[in-house]
Amino acid sequence: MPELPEVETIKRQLSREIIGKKLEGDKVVGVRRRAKILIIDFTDGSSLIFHLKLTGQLILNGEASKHTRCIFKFDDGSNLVFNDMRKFGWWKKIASTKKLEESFGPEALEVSLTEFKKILSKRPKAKIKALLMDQKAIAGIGNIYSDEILFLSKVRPLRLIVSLMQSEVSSIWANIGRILKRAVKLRGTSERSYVDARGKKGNYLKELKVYRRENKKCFRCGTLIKREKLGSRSAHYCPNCQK
DNA sequence: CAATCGTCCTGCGGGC
DNA sequence: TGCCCGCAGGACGATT
Repeated sequence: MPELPEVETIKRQLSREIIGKKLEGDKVVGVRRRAKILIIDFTDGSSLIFHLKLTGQLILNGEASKHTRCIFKFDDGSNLVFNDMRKFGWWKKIASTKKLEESFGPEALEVSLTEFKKILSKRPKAKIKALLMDQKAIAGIGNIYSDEILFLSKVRPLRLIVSLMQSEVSSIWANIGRILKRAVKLRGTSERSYVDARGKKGNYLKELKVYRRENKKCFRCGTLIKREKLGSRSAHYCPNCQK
């Protein structure tokens, strides 16, 4: 599922390739990411925005398949193929991204420890994993990376924020940066259908410690990884390492 | 304020 | 072998 590292990877690849090209008469002046949204900016101030949701793909000069929803053609003959097997993803042209940008909390890779503590203090009764995945609180983290961040921080996903010690909060904050940066470096996690803008899989899958590892041995202590429901989602954790 | 449920969708794995 | 069932989940709106 494309989260911050996956969308960031696509953003970086696209910005190298499509800036200066024209799409339906408008010249591309920039490619950005906000939360899990990919933004293509045009000369006239408008933007084309995408949410890949669970199975969306954006592939440069990709080949059309039965999952192809749209093909965007540039003036130089190159194109951008939007595939989405599950059809949850979407795209739209908007005149301004102002409202969109304001609808999200601070970027996960830009939030300071002080800011992070302030965000947590406003939601004492929320579960920590739910907050990490709440785009209005912190933007960019989804199910996979929230599990991984909490494993590294030795904190159970269902812990209430009010119960967290300051040392745990600091650890979670540090690991948000650590894990997301490492995942960007490895071009994301291809757990399901994710591929980058060149159609290649990301390499973070082999670094996953808990996500989708239910009943497998914890790499740290050997205890079997557990899975618990958090709303409609799964939270994976080591019942021994994580308190 | 927090949690839950329904909604969108379809490939895939489990069970028989 | 093949078929059916239900799970997986990001985000949003309505409800409790």
